[in-house]
Amino acid sequence: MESKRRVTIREVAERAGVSMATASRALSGNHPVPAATRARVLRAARDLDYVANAHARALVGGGRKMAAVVVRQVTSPFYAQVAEGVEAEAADRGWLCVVGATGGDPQREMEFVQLMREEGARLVILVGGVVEDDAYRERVTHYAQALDATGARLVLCGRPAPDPDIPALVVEFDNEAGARAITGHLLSAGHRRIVFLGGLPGNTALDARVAGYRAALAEHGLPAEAAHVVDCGLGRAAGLRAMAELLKETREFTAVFAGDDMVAAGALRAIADAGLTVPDDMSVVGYNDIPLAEDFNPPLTTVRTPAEELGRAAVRIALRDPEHAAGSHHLLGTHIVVRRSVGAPPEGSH
Amino acid sequence: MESKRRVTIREVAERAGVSMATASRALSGNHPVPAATRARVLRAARDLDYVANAHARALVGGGRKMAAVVVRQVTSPFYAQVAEGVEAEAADRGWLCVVGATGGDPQREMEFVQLMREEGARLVILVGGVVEDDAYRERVTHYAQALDATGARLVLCGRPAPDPDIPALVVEFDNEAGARAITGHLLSAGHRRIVFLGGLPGNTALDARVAGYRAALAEHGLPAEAAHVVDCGLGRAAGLRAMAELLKETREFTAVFAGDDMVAAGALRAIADAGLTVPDDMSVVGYNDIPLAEDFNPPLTTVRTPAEELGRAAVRIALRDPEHAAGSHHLLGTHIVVRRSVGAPPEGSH
DNA sequence: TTGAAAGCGCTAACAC
DNA sequence: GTGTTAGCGCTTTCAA
Repeated sequence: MESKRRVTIREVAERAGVSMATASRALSGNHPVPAATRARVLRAARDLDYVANAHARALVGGGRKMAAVVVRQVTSPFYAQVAEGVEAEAADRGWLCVVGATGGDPQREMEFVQLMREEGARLVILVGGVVEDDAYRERVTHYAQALDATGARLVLCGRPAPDPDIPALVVEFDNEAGARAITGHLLSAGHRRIVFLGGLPGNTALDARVAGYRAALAEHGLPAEAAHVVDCGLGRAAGLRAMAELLKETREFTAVFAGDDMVAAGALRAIADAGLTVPDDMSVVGYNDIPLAEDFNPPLTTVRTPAEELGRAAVRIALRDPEHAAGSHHLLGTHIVVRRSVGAPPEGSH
Repeated sequence: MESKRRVTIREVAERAGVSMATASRALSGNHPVPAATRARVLRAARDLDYVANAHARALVGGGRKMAAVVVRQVTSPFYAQVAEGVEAEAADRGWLCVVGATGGDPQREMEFVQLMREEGARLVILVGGVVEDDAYRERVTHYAQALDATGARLVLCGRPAPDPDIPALVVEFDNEAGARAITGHLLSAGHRRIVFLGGLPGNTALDARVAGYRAALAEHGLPAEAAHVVDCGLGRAAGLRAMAELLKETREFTAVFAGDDMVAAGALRAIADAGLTVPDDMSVVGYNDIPLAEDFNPPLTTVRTPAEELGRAAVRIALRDPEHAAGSHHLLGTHIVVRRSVGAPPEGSH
């Protein structure tokens, strides 16, 4: 058990026959040290398999920069991609990246942010839509101020800042525009009775998509009553269940706009189970263009939200010109990718 | 800029009118402190929004435990699930979990492990098959010894220990058994000419699947020449390309066993592009049962490897009975999930 | 160029 | 019970 101690710089210094200070300087290379001594120190470090103690280093100020991404779950393809983007951009800059999963629980989110404060993270990125209630506003305001008080940055990805004046930065997709565009795509194909499947009242991301959907309907001269949104929330299981129920109740629609691709996956399955075929009997579109959306049956027409780029942008923007960034709001564009899940409405459906 | 300093326990102590030691004791609660003083300290900490400095704490010994998972990429559904399992199990124990992505580059893997040593991770989990060459053996032996020297644990998930005596623990699925079972499933359906798509010679995970495939063939009395493995490696793109080429060359097979579900996704697409339908013209099976495998066209028959459980098991086993665990080898079971991508071989295919 | 020494924020002995 | 003190391993003045 004597051996369970890490090799310290003191041992390296002794072996190299120099002082700790010199060893430190040789190792970090930020201070001139004669090549010969330097080599001796490096050699000793290698022989001993020395690794610096990051905590000691952090304590004295020269610590490694750390970024944290917080998502609901890493197994969601969309969140995974965002996390990968953050990870990649952080790695490019030599930063360490920690990812935390909350399962959607505000409590766990708070604990994780707290933890990151303790660990001295310089950048905390919260990802994903939320219901924007008072509790949310209070929580985020607190995060922002606490983080800012120590010079750390907070970025909100796909969720709103409670107040434009708090020291946080938001980066998100233009959900309303994306939803408007894909609804327009359905409308252009001739559909008039389109249901939006996957509403989540209060959730900022979904509300924006619903708004875009309504706007597109209105632009095409449809009355407000033409909108039909089913608030089943997100996830494959929710989409499957809601779609199945809807098909039992009514067939008074020819297309479905799913809140995201996972909902679309569930809807597709429910439609097939009902003996209908897509797109002949029913058209379906999704949102996010996750990898594998093209492997659905049929390949899914959806709106592409470059998730990895969202992650990269979050760190890039936060780290560039920090003073100016605070309070700023960045909107990333999206576009439709057309595959095979949209067709003309079936004959006689009007 | 004066404000960019964190509040320390000294300030909390001053505000509560006690010494730092008392404040520390009240905060961590591991030492009896009168309720009244304790309350004053807690109050002061809350007023100041104090968070302990994890680095200082770690330095003095009482640091937070940290686990690290290292995967190729978080966007792979399989790896994401493993990471989620590790994260969940770590969180359950109050540990922090860091995930690192290497992109399959040994160099980045080494850097990341080094980093984790600096950060004082107590548990490092390396996930995914590898080609087991001398460089690999040397690398892993070094990780194991270095980690062990400080009492940290190394677990290898789905990759071999270079030597049973090194202080590392391996947890993996029984790839050979899984492959044998699903090949048997194809055989039972009447297929005799089955190609294995996605070999990666030297990769331990794939080699085991190929071995299981060959074993099943042999068990059914087929000659060794009946085996046909295409070494195209993993990933959807590889599967797509290899399958397309194969179909151009020959149709002398009625089923394909894809190295994993992503390869299967590519293969399915290539088969459809060639005007064939699954399973009428061709049967396809995959490996891993990723979420969404049931949304493929058609829903994929595959072998389920409980990935999240693999991640959880890795930390559970590593943390339980540590002395005994080192050097042990754990095999997790898998099973087939039957969906709709397997049928009888087409008429006259014999 | 190098060494001695101070100190980062915290906890754990060790007094009182 | 509570305060004082001594470090944890490192970097960085400050002298020499």
